Amino acid sequence: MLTITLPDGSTQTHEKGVSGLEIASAIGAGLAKAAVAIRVNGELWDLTRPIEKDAAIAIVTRETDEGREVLRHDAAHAMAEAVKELYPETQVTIGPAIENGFYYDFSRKEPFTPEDLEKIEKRMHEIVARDEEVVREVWDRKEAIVFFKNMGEHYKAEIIEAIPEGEPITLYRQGNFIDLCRGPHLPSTGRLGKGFKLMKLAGAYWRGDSKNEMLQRIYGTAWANEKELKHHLFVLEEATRRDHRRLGKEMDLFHIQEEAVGSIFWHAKGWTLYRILEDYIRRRLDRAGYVEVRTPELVDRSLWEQSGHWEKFREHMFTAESEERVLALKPMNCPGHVQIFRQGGKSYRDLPLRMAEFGTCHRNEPSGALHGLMRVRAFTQDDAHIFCTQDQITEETKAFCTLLLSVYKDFGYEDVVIKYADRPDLRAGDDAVWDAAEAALRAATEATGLAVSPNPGEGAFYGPKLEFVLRDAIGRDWQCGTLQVDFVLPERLNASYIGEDGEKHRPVMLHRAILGSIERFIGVLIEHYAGRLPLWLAPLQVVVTTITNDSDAYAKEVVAALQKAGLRVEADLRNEKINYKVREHSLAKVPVLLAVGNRETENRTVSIRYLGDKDQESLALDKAVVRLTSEAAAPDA
RNA sequence: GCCGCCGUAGCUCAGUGGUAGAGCGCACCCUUGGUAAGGGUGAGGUCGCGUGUUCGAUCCACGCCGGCGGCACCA
Repeated sequence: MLTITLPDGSTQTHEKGVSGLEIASAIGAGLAKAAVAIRVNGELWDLTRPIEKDAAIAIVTRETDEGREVLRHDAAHAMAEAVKELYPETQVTIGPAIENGFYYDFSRKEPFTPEDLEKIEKRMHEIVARDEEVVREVWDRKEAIVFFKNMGEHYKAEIIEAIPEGEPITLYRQGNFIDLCRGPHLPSTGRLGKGFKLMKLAGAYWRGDSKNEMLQRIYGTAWANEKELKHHLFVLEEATRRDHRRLGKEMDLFHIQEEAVGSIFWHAKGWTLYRILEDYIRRRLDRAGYVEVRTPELVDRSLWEQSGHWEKFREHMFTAESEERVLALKPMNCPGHVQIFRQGGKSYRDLPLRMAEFGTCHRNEPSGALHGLMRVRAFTQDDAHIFCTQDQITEETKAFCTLLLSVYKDFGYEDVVIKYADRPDLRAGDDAVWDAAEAALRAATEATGLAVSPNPGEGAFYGPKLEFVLRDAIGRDWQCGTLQVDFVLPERLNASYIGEDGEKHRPVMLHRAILGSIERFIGVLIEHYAGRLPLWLAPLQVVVTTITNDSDAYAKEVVAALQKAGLRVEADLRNEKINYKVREHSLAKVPVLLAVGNRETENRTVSIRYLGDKDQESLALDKAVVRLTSEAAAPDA
């Protein structure tokens, strides 16, 4: 007999060899039905696997994160089974559970078509209906390799060969389909249910290496039940609805065209938003003790050679030639800032020197990476470099984190994750320098008291960095801010200051940005707010519209009064019904609509309606001006 | 860059081996209407670019350019 300890600490006695499913049934039929796997002494097992020793267990049910992961993995297997039934010549490779679903990579000469996906999904539902038993088998590794090779499944054989000696080789069999898999899996395919859907088709390299064969990846989403699936599909629709490329067009903010791929044509409204952001950050930096500079965009190759960019960043740089010289468009502002630092002698009394620039950088991103405002080839950073002593790193890091979090809060982001990225493989500077830089950043980070998670190997080529990731309104993460400790560039570009001791010293450079790229940050903001920007950010804040043409003169007066108060306002005097105009301006996401008709004209009032509200309010014109001016103030004002 | 899909009016999209349509938008006319679409008339297209097949190509084939999704890359 075995003693089974449940998560609440209570114990049960069972026969030796009892299965998770049996234990769940003993507790209750509902639990047995919802069960998808069992945790045995911390390990995730199949429900059908016999338990031979006393154990602490927990039944994993489908409506939990772990349960969904098991379901997703089963969905991947069901898909592979369906594909093998429909297209037997296909080789299967790997098919893991991922966030929100699963994928499976297949090797097949013929490309799959969207119609194939429908067929495969239909077959998956049939496999669920068949309720095939899923059986776990432990195989000898050599036999398994031979077995898969004989089946023509060369990728599977390769995977087994890569499994470390000593680890058990487990295969799972369902119907006529057998797959190498760590498990666990459901007891039978019927438990998968109907909460899955195939989503899209994409290419993916074998083992993620672009030198290898391109496989065909089929993505699916899978959930505990149909209701969850529906909710997920709704969130996806929401993301589409918020897409900054669509909203950018609808709101007349910007466009991109093929003659300038990767660069933005900012329309008047978009540029207004851009300037609001830039002005805001400029104010924040001024107050935080930064100076602002401007450095050249086109710079001779020799400087990039000296900085190390020519060696480490060459493939991302655009070049031009003139009078036998090779020039490059700057991909970063840092070398330029060092040139300014080097002008005139610097003393320790000048440090920390915080040098900011809204510098336009060009990077030749691969065509496939371009994406609206989010990934472009020409962008402007809210960039700055803090030249300081090693002793000042901690204090500057703390001040920067405080500033950054305060800025994010002003934009409505409260949920910020910080990551610590250390030395990458491709880097400048020797290990001793990296040791020092990493230690300095780590100590400074600890001093801030903020929670930081590691991001190994993702540092910049010249130094380790902090990455600041904000979470938007529908739960997506965006990395915007960064702080990088650099001991390399000051050395390479020969920056120095005279210390208290009268000797020359190397300053440290802290590269830092809060918004990151202004273009990208605008994209993130648009999607976060679904286009309904807060009043202080809205390019057009107020539209004054007339009920009939009788009120045109008064409407113009209202516009003038608001403009005088510094509001961004337009008149809509068109001969259209008020319903029509309300609808149009609502769709255009104008935050405030002021309607004026005969009543308002006579009483010198306005009828005020906020975007999203159904009601309106009548207000004296002078009061409306005061109120809107105060509501439109930037949060740092 | 790689794989898949796509490219038709300003926008969203339908369609055909015999040079093309809808809705919205736009212009003009009627309507002056109190909070999410009032009515009429009209203008508007080198069907992404190139080559080929064909009597004839927007449609079929190939190449290129661009877009979308993913992979790889990445601030």
